[in-house]
Order: sequence, then structure tokens, then C-alpha cells
Amino acid sequence: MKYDFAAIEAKWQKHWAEHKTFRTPNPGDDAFDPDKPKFYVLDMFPYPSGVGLHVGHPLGYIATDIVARYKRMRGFNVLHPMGFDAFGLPAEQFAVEHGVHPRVTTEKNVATMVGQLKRLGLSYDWDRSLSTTDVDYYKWTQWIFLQLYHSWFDPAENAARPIDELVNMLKNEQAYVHPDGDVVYPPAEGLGPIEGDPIGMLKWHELPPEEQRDILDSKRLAYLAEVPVNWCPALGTVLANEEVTNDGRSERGNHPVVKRPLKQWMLRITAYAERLIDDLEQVAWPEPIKLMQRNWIGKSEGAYVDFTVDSPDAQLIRVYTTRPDTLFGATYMVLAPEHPLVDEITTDAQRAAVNSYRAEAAARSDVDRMADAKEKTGVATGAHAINPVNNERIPIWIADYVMMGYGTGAIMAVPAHDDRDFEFAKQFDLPIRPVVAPTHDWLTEQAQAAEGLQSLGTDALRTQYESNPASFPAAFTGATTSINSENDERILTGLPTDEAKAHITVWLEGKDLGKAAVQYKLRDWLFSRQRYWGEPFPILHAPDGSIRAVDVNDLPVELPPMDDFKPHASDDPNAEVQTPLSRASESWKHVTLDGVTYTRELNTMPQWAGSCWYYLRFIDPKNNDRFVSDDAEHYWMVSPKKDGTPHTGGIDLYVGGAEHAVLHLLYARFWHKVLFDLKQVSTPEPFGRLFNQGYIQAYAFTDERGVYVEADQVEERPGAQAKITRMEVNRKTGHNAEKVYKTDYFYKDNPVIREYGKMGKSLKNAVNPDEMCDQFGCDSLRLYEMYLGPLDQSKPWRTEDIVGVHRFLQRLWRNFVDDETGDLLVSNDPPTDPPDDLTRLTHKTIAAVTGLMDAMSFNVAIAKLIELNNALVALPTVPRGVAEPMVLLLAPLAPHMAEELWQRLGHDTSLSAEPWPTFDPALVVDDEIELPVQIMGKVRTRITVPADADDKAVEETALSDDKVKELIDGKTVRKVIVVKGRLVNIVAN
RNA sequence: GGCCCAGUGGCGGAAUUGGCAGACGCGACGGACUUAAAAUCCGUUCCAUGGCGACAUGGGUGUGGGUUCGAGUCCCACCUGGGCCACCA
Repeated sequence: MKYDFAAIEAKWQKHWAEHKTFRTPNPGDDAFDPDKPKFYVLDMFPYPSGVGLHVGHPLGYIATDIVARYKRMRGFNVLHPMGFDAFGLPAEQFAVEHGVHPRVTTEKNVATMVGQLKRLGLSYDWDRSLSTTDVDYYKWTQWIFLQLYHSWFDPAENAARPIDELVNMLKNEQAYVHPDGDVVYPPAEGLGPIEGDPIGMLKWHELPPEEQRDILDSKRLAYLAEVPVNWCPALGTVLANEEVTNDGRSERGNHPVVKRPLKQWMLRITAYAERLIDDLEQVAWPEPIKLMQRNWIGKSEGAYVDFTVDSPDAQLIRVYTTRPDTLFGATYMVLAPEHPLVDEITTDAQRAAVNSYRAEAAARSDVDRMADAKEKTGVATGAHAINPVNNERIPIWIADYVMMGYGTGAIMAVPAHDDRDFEFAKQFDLPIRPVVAPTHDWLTEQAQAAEGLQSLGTDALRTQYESNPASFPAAFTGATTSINSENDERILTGLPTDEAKAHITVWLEGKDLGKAAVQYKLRDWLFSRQRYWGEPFPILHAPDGSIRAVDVNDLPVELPPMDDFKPHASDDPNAEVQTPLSRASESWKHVTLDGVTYTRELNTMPQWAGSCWYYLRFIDPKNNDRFVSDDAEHYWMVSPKKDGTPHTGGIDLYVGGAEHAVLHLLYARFWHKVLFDLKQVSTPEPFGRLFNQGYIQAYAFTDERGVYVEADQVEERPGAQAKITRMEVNRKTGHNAEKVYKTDYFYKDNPVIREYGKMGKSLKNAVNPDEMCDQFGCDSLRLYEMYLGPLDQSKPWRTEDIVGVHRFLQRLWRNFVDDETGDLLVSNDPPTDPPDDLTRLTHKTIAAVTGLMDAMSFNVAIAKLIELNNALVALPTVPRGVAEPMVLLLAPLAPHMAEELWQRLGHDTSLSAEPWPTFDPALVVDDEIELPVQIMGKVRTRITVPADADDKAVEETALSDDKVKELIDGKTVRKVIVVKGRLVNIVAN
């Protein structure tokens, strides 16, 4: 009989479902085997979209499935779950447009996707499946939020602690309140009551309750703050910085985003900045992803410096700089337009100009700022400040190239050594004073780009630079040696940059003019959304403005039933914010406790909340008493330690796209660390190993209007070279221009242009996996997706290529099963002695495939199986000693056919728990090997030597070879290099 | 503009990480089977030159240089493509 993939695949998918083949027991369950090591392999769970999957989506799922199946055969307890990140905008927008409750849409989409995933034969434990929208799930998302709310970050321990412990410290006078509201307490080693009254500090019991409350609220990891937020009027919601694109638009929907102050929930992720950077060293992640996280957190080290305004009030302006060594070169200052001191210090003469510039800057969208980022703008305030190192009086400007949100919102400008300050200084004719010696290379390079400098020698250039830096095209921003930097007390001149930084910082600290400081680009995480379809906050607002957390026993706070989900979208960026939940029933909105009537928090959490911890819930998804049980969490998250390998535990393999490099992965690490500090989980990091799969790309075709056409109806006519003319914006000039293309591709007889990019519905080039399964079988689809190329690279889909792996499977079937009779073509002949070539090839293949599975090089593993299979084609029957390992090697990759063949080989259980085949190392190496012989690095001939021949014997064989003798005749052999098992190289001349 | 990644036949890719470049597949070409097509099977397929021919000689991993007995792999500069960040002081 022929290979009937449709029947066979359906048969085994049914078998796996009925027998719960992939159910994974937890510690304590009957079927649990405590002797096996664990392996937790996880996909980034998808949003259940209504349009269904295209073949690009399951790439990672197929890969993790292969790993899961392989690891089971290698004797691991494997946890391999799948779920759905189901809160979010599309379901809500669909609800707004069609009046269908998002839960209905979501559940329907989940069902569709589960069906599509099951057709791929993925070995998930479906009993563990969950959606972030399940009430049983988001109950615990709310619980984790309360953990954050009830905690503070203790800088002394560099960890989160329950806020009750802070209250106790304050009550016991182990900590005090600084008059500015900050909590101060002795360093960790000196804990204990301070003797006597610390001068100027406030005692806890002396403070009124409201002040106590404010102080605690200001310390919590989850806190309310009035902050300038990214407000998207069209979506009627705020967005996190990470959700706003470069050009100031919403990542979803591409709507304009403006800044406006709003009271919002924030999570204190900045407290973890240092640990989020440091702990990256402990995880096995791709370096580029680690780098992106480090850049996102954006740590920089430098110093604060206080400048005094030259005015009767003598206000202090604090700046942040990474180059305190250039302080002598600070010739002016710049404040952000929104800086609070601007109003106070501006002189009457400049007031009008300053006010109009501030108004202009406020009105400018980020798009405008982007567009002319090269053009520096600014206005002088008329005020001056004193440079503390040389008492120079320097002007204070405002300019929008300084941002209020970073550092102190004020800078000292050192135009000689900062590109932006240099441009600004040139534009407004401000003095430029070099205080760092430029390098020779830099000077000569600059001279070539500048007019009138080409002819100068190095010394002349140096003199020129020091006397007239404005004549150079750029600022020197490197780190070398300080020059022109001295005052009565401190000489930096001659010091290397590093030392100069340290010296001046010490001097500033001694004079109380500044101090060393670290800055991060990372901001606290804006956690409120003005949406319906998200987790409600477990928070109550009292009439007096105080906040009360919902008691843990009263969770979950369920979303109220509603008909109108519409956010209050508006064209007016200043319109009053009205969240959908503000229109919930009065009985939902109001709660009376202890005689006080509270109003519920009417914002919801962002979509990231649910995906921050789903990997933990998979471990114990049905637990009603805890978010995850301690035993199960400890078993699945703590890796068995291997000697010498650093380990942070966590998930053994986490696979997903690189688009989550800084959003999901940073947020999830943050939550996990909080839970770790609070002793709720066992490991400091959630994802021990991360793997980023590439994208499946596809050709897309556009007609002369630039409109996409159905890619699967495009035909290729080689050599046609049809012309197609199109109006296009020229990238360089920015003008519309006619552009002519030549193409061999046609859509309904009209020429079309081939483009290349991601697969997707909008590009009309999506390929449906269901169709591929119908046509070729899902084993073929699985093999093809893996055979395409390395998993971490993007590569193009070509439906016509899938026949390659499909033929392989058919050929393999025919090698095992007679097409006519259906008889098994496997012989039970005992292995030959000595082992024949086929036995050797089998062992070589087992060895190679094992290594390739471990390396996740599935494309090469498949190639090796094809080679072995090709060697079987000419045989009338396959020996059992070859057939069984072959089927087992195939099992993770093409599980349906493997199960069927395994059954036909006479086994009555699923091969998913069969041990992985082993190989005899002696059979992997041939007795005799052929070695290439190079002369002067070029291969000239080959010799055959015993595999275990020593270097001397190989050398002699090579030198006595006729061809070699001929070629080295008359030359002196200088050296013979023998690389064991590889080659021989003769150096002769 | 900064940082990161990649560049190998007509195409996707392989090369045990410094050791025989082009495994395996697609496509193409030639042949077998067939009334025919599909399917299947066999052979050829990096380029150039020579030969009917198994073959011989030379060149070859984006470009130019370098290190090395030996470079697709390491170093320097450049070109091209992709990604991330982008006035972060």
C-alpha cells in the first residue's frame, strides 16, 4: 500500500489525545518519576488572532516540539505547555465594532488556534493550557500586582522586601524620615537603633497618618504618580514608552501620540536596573539580545555638578555629566524647556523669547522633533551661572535637545568635546574651549574634511585646534589626556581621562559641589491602560484620596459585564480621560468596607501583565490556593546542577522571536526578580536559556500602482524582462519620480515587481499551514520548516520546495513497506561480523544526528537521515538493526510516520518514551581512512592509511606516495604537518 | 549618526569552528518506464580551458590587504543587505 499520510496522521493524533501520551505529571502525582531529570521547554505563547496561522507562525513551535520529543527519548521529564496571551486590543476593537463581548471572540479564536496547532502533531500537555483572560488566571496576576504593591525596594539589600518590614524599622527607629520625605537608615552592617536623636531627622510616631501614608506610598514597587505620559487620543489610552514608535506614533494602529500629565500606576522597575544588567551574565541568551537589553537599560556613570546662578537668589542648577573631566571646557549651560527653574531665572529682556520658545517646544510633536533633529534650536535665558572650577560666568540657554526626562534636565555644555554642544555652539556663536588633547589620527582625518587645513602638519593642526576649534568640522569626543584644565587647587592637565574624571569628582565632593552618579535610560514602567479588555486592578480609592488594596482573600476582581467597551477616543489631546470601566454599574464600581465607600480603580493592566508570569502558572495551572505550588515550582525551575557550569536555573529552553528582546523579556525578568526577593520562586532569573528563531519570509508582488497582488497566482516567465513604470518617492531627493523596473513575473498577464519580506495577510503572500497539511501531510510541513535552514536565521518560504522532504518520507516508507502488498520489508538478519558498511553508516548517522539535535541544527540532522535513507534504496530489505534506530531518529522530526512504522515493526506502545538510539564509537570511525595530501597548502593527492596510524607512519606514507615524490622532486622538504584524521601538508620548496 | 548581525553555485543551504569548499534538498539538463501525463527510478549539474570519455590543468566563498604550513572561518579597511537604538549629556 502507498503511504497514506492523511489517515496515518489522523490516527496517531487521535491516539495521542486518547491515551494522553504527553500528559506531564508533577511531583506528587502517581505517574511521576522522581529519578528523571527535568527539562522545561517553552514557546512564547501567541495572541489568539482571528485570522489564524500562516506557515511562519509554527516555526518555533515545531522546533520546541522536536526538542521536547527528543528530550523525552533522552530520559527527561519534559514540561512542554502552550497557552494564549488573550487580553489585548484586537478583541476589544472587534467588540466595539460588532458588539460581541471580547470573551466570546477570544474563546472562539483560541478554539481555532488550538485546532490548527493540534494538526501539526505538537506534543503539548494540553491539560495545562491556559489563557491570560481566564478568571482563575488573572486572579493570580492581580495577586502578583499586590505583591508589588505591598513591597518596597531596600537599597541596602538591593532587593525587594515586604513594606511591613519598613514600617517596623521606622517604628523601632532603625530608620528615620529625612525632612525632604526620603527614608534614611543606617547601612546594613550597623543595623540597630541609632543612639540619641539623629540631627534633623523625623521620627515615625511624630508624623501624622497622612504623611506616613504618603511616605510609604512613595516607596512601594507599585505606585500612583502624576507623570507625563504618552497619550494616544485616537486609541483613547496611554502607552508605555516601549509601545511608541521612533516617529512618535502608536505601535498598534500607527496613531499620533502626545505627551500629557496623568495620574497613573507605575511599577518601580528602575530599582532593578542594576540587577537586570548584572544577571544577564548568568543566562544563556544570544549576545545581541543581551546587548539590546543593556542598551535599553542604558547605564551610564558620571557625576552631578551643581552650578550656582549668578543672581540674588543664587539658585542651584544640578547637571549630570559622564565627562566631569571636561568641566573646564564648559562654556555655557542648557536647560530643557520644561525645566522648573526656567521661569525663575529668565531675565525680563529674554522673557518673551523664552516663553514663545517654550510654547513652541511643547506644541512640537515628536515627529517634528525627529524631522529636524539635525537643526539645533534654542534661546538664551539672559541668566548666567558660575562654573565652579574656574568661577567663569557662563550663559544659560534653553533648548529642546536637552530632555527633561533624563538626568536632571540640565547640562553643562562642553562644545569642544560633545557633538551636540558643538553644533549648538557653532549655530549660536558660543565659545568653544578644548580641554582634551585630540589624537593624531583624529586631527589628520578631520583636516582632510575641512577647508584650509589639508596642508597643515600635525603640530600645526594641534595648535590650530586649540586656538580655533570652530574651524574643525566636528568635536573631539574621545578619551585621551586633559589639557588647559587647572585652577588654584586642582590640576587636571596631563592626566588621562579616567584619572581626570576621578580627581575632579573627588574635588567636587570635597567642596560639596557635586558627586559621583549613575544614570539609566530605563524609566519606571507605566502600568495603567484606559481599556476594558485587561486585568482590573485590585485597588480601591477612598473618598479622602487614600488607597486601599483589595484583600487577597477577595480576589479575583472580575471584569464587570458591559455592553459598551468603547474607549473615549478623541481628536482633542486634552479631552478628559474616561475609561470604559467608569461606565460599569455603580454596584461594581463601589465597595463599602468598614463603613467607608470606596471606588474601584477604573484603569486596567497592560497586555504585558499576563505574559509576565504565565510560564510559572503552566507548572501548576489548576492550583486554587497558590499561584504555583512550591514543590512543583522548585522541581521545574531549578535545573540539576552540573559541575562547573554557572546556573541560574529557570526554563531550560525558551524559544520566540527577537521582537520581544526588550519588552516582554525585560518586564518578565523584573516580576520574576520581585517574586524571587519575596521568596515566592526559587531562581533569580526565569529564562535560563533563550533562543530566537528567525522569520519565515516570502516573496510578495506589487503591480504598477504599488498594490499587492495574490502571490500564489503570480507566474514566472524566465527572460521576459517586461518593463513596468511606477511613480515613487526618491529616498534621497524626497521627490516623486517615475521609476522603471524590469521583471519576469506576471499576475493575470500584467507584469508585477517581486519584493521580499515577512509573510503576512497584508502582503497577500501568507501560506496556510492547513493547506500544506492537506497536500503534503504535517510531517512534511514539519520537516520542510526545519529543513529550510538554521533555526535562528530568516529564510524564504518556497512552496515548490516542500516536495523535497515529501519525497524523502515517501522513499523512506517504500524502503520499509512494500507498495503493492503492504508487507514489511524489514529482515531479522543478525548483524554481520565484521560490521558491514551499512552498519557503520547507521552508527555514524546516530552519532551525527545526536550531536545535531543537541545543537538544534535540525536542517543538517534531516540531511543526515536522507543520506542514510538513500543508502537503503537499493536494498531488497532493511535489516532490523538499521530500521529500528532509523525510525527512532526520525521520531522527533516526523512523529506520525515514525509511530506508524514503529507499530509495524511489531511494537505495541508509542515510541515517544522509547530510549534514543545509541552508537558504538568504534563503528563511527572507519578502519582505514583516506587523507588528502597538500603540498604548500594545495591538495595534490590522497593516501589511504589505517585510522589509528601515528603521525610518523602517516608522514612516511605520504612522502613515499608516487605522486608526492614526483611533485617534491628537486625540492627540500622543510616541514610535514600531520593533522590526525584530517590531512597531511608538506612544506617544500 | 551609533551599535549589532550577515554576505558561499541558478536557489535554500552544508563545512566537526583554522584543515578535502559546495553535504542534503530544490530547480535545470539528459535518459528509463508510460499511448500520454503525473508519480517513480538512473545519470549530469561551481566556473574556465582541453578531451568522445572515467579525467587533466587552472581559478573560485562580496572587494582589497594581512596573519598562518594552511583562511569561507581569525585581524584591518571598504562595499552591499538586514536588525536594533537614535539629541540619553
